[in-house]
Parts: sequence; C-alpha cells; structure tokens
Amino acid sequence: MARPNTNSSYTTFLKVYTKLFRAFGPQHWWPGDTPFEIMVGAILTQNTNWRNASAAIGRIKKTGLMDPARLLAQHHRIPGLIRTSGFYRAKSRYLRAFLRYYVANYRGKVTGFSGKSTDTIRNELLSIHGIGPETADSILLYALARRVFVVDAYTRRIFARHGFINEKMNYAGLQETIEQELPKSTKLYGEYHALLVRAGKEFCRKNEPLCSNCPLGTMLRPAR
DNA sequence: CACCAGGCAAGTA
DNA sequence: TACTTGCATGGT
Repeated sequence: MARPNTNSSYTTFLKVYTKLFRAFGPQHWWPGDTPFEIMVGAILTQNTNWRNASAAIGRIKKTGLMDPARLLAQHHRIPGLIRTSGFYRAKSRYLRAFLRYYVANYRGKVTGFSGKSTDTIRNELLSIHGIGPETADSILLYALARRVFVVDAYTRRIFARHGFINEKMNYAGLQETIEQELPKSTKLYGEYHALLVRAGKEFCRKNEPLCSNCPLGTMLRPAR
C-alpha cells in the first residue's frame, strides 16, 4: 500500500515546509523543560488553548510536582492544579492513567524506552485511556525523539484548504500520506508540525477561509 | 453574546 | 461504519 517514494512525490509538502520555515523561522518545539513536562503538556492541551494548558503546567511546577512518581503519589491534587486547562476531571483521569503506566513500567524515566520499537511504545500509549493518536505521537516525537509525524486539526485544515489532501481523510491515512512524501527526518517532522500550528494560529482560523495573508500565498488553491 | 482552542471516548443508528 | 455528544475553562 505504500507507494514508492520518489523525489518528485514529496516536493509539494517540502515546498510548504520551506515557505513556512522562511516565514516563521525555527519554533523551538515542544516548549517544555523536560520530556516529562512535554508528556504532561500533550495531555493537558487536548482540544485546549495552549495558554490554558501552559498555566496548569506552571502550577504543577510551582508546587514541585512535575515529577512522575511525586505527581502519581499526589494525584488527588491534580484536578485543582489543572482546573484552568479545561476538561479537568477527564484530564485528571487521563493523566493519572498515564502516570501509572509510566511509573510502573519505566520508573518515570525516558531511558526506560530505549530498546523498544516506536510501534511498540505507540501501541502501549494508545492503550491508555485518554491517549489517542495525536497525544501518543506528540509524546513519541517531542518527548522520546521518535520519528512520527504529528497530525492535528491545523495540519488537516491547512492542507485541505490548499487542496493538498482530502479533508475527510482519517488520522492514519493523513499521517501516512505526509510521511510518504517527506524525507525521513525526526528534526524535520518536529519543526514542520510546529510551523503548521504557528501558521494555523495566525493565518488559518476556522472563520477566515480566505487566508489572505498566509505565507503560503500563491500556493492557495480552491478547495476541491 | 457566540465561537474557538495543539482530542478523546462513548453513545447512537 | 459514520455521525453526534460530553467533557470545561478562558480568551477574543
């Protein structure tokens, strides 16, 4: 099912990347001091403005609980700490489920993952209640430095609006399409996703379908 | 006031 | 399989 990856097949997606990088420069993603903080952020930012998730992260750090074992031991404090990130009851359960997994299986250390394949870890993450494809891939890419392309709402919106992909394609299909057409580089994947979020926030909002000032400029095509 | 934000799970037909 | 709904706060 994976078709051959010729040079010409990925030029469009690579051109988009180049335009975005020239427009915005490096984004230094994921914002976070440690892999664990990135993991927490990946859960807290689900369908939530990063500002709100970031405030919750700051509260956890300020309380001295940005540590897997400590946070698990003090899990009853999580709802109060993350309330402003929204969906806080659900996210508290999600975070606790992840903490149990991470502490029990890996002692809360990223080094525990070495030797495990990306697919294995991904399947483990997806088996945790509250961790879906985007959250799993964000953790894999930005906390564990695994080469997976993170697909999110901005990715789908931007590419669909420019006519590069079908808006209704599911996560796996979109991810496969993108990965097939890009050089296999972890660094590139990380920067690209960050740039898509940046571009989406500024130029590809839901109620601004024309993207008049989009850095992709003339690449804009009528939706099909 | 309405709408949106770096999703996911569960329910319905 | 393909929609729809609940989850919740804070900014614009």
